[in-house]
Amino acid sequence: MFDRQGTVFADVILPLPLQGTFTYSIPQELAAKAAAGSRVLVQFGKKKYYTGVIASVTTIPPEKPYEIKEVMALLDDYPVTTRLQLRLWEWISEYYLCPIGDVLKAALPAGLKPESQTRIGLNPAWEREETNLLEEEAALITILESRGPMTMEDIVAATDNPEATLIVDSLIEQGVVEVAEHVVERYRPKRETMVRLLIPRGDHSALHDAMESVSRAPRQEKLLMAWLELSGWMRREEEMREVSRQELLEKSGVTAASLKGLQEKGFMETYRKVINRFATPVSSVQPLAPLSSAQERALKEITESFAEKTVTLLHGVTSSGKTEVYSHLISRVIARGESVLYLVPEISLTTQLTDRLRRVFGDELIVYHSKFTDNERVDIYRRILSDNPPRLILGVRSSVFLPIVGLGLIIVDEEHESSFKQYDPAPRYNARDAAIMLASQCGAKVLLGSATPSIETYYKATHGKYGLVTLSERFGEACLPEVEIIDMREARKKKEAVGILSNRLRYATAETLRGGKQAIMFQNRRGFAPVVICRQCGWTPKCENCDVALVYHKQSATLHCHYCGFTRTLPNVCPACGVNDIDVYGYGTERIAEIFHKAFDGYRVARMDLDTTRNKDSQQEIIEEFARKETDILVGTQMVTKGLDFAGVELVGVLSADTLMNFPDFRSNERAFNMLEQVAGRAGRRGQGGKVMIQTSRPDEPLLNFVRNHDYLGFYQSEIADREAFGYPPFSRVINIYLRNKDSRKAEGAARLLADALRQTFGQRVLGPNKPFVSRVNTWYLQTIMLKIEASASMKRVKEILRAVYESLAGQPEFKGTMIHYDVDPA
DNA sequence: AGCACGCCGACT
DNA sequence: GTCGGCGTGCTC
Repeated sequence: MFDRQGTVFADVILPLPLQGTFTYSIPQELAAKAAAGSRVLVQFGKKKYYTGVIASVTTIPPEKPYEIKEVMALLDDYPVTTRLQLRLWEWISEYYLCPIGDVLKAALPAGLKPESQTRIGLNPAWEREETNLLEEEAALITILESRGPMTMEDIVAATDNPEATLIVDSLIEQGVVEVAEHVVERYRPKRETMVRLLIPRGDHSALHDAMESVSRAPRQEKLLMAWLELSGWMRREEEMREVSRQELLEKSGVTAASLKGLQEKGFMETYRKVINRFATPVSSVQPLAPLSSAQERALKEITESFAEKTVTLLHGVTSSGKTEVYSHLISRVIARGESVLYLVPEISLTTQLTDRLRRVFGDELIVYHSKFTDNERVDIYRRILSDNPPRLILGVRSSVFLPIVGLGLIIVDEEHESSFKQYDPAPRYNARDAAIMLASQCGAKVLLGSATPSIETYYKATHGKYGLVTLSERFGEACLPEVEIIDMREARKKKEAVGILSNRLRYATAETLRGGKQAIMFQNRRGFAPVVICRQCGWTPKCENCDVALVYHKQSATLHCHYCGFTRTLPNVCPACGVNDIDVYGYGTERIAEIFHKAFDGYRVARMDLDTTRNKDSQQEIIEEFARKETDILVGTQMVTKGLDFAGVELVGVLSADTLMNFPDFRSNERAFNMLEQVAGRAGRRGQGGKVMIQTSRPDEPLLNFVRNHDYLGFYQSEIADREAFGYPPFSRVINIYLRNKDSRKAEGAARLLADALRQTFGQRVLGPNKPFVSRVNTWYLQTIMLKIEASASMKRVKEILRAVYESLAGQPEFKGTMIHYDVDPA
């Protein structure tokens, strides 16, 4: 053991699902620079290298007498994450019961987390003549000679031999090849080819000669002129600017061949330059739009509320112009020199919103979402860390992890949205609640915005924990759409429906289209038909990996599992009885789109769901086409319910509200109400006369009555009474415990064991174990246990007990092979 | 998460 | 008798 006296140690967080940090020693020459929040390259285990983040630096040697490895490299001169962020990571790890390494994985863009890779390369000491090689071995050597060290996957691909491992093993044995770890840097800055003139500025005679010599090559001349123009070479009083090859060719309108010519004549040369991905020209910034008196009042109330409370809820009905209020608030915070984090659900991050904010905040705005490439995310991250960071960060869930300095305000728009809660993979955190924690740790304020606040939030806002500001007036001429509930049982009885489409909805659609207006149809299920069945024997296709029936997708003529992605073709004859009588039932968006397409000949129908928005820009394209009125009817899943703001939409149809109201958990009502209210809000956003039609076979559900009257408060009161009666949030906190095992009986056994052990301490607060709705996913059998803890109890204590109980069971044979995870405050 | 170390079946 | 299957436990 080496002398630990006087050495500096770093507790390092590694991007692995492991509890706690790992202590490394810091070499003397790095000790001065090493700081919490900086990245280090460390070896972990026998071979792998990882990028970790220093959680803390200390001179106190660790107590445990394990061997301490040295940090191999310090990757940052300045920390990439702030102290505030590290505290948030720790909070998330504790509160959501997950390893801090998982938090690190979510917090840093992949480009900042290089990992080592095992590569196989030729051993330089090996001499070819002496060995007697097999044909395949010689072939692999040839490949390695030409391509250099390769990963095992690359070798398998290059040799087209899944058994290539065996060849490699044999070559290692013979000393022909060797195995080494390479650290791969994932981040690549963006580069561009630039063009410069090889004549010093001001040397007009040299320029004259050059012009002379291209006078017979008009294209080269054009190019030269364009370069002079773009660079400002001639305008002495101006600073010269660099010219990219692309803009030069565009400006001059000639091809690269002419540039080649000038290069060959020695007048020009090209070079590569790292460029900023955000070199968007400064758009002309417009002043803020004036507020209505109602908005003005809300703004004033929010400011007053912030004087007392960290968190304030802005309860604003759809179309009340919450975004305008946010903008005014943001501009005040920026004027104070502080930053704003503006969180939105993924789906509402449309250009509609970004354009609006860009017009007002120009370059102060930066956007962060999951469709950016990894390199782009690193650039955004670095820009936020820079000396001159943008002050308004508009982003999705994971933006709470951005290293923002001087945070003054966090806005969480659509705070009720369940997509703020991450479910898979860990960390299973709620970005809204993490944002509140973050703000309270740094003295920033939080504004939660929603037309249909979550029950928990509204409860806190009406019981003094949060401030509450209400904006009940729709902005401009907008008025709330009229909602009609269509009783499908009766419609079918009276033959006033064909399949899923009632005559009422059909006529209303026809009328809307005749009036040159648009319609949105909502169906919360993708694919063509969710039920596939053999009419002879009742056979139904099931997923191989999950306990669910497969959904028929017509366009691809395949059956899909919506849980694991498994697909198979639709068989012509039933695999069970051999008869050709397979039929499909039920309605997904694909089928709804087809029905409307057939029913409204000559009108254009578009579909927006997960299947049609897989590519990077396809969602944007569908939205823009609809905005330009190139489509008349938009059929979609939840995606159509959020944040779309179209003047032309007169009618919104909900094909079936039944499936929304069927979920067997305590949030079912809340989810259904939110979704219906949101989708209804798409109708008549501007101008008057929006109409919403909800088809259902349960027209008497009280929930639908609240939707019909746009009665959030009524809904809240009925729901909060239920929650209190059954002890659900906000009167308790829920922790779901998930167990999984590849063997169904082992999963059940372990779950029973754990539930019983927990009941020793928690008694009636333990519910289950139960099989979840889908009891097998991706070949894992699932069991759940629900823990319902009084709101007043110490969560810290609860979590300590959970850990202790698990520790005491983990070693037992009944628990072998069972994986466990927690979902705290499930969405 | 990797990866190495360690105990039981189908092969030289 | 060995090669190798993946079960189990450790990684600063």
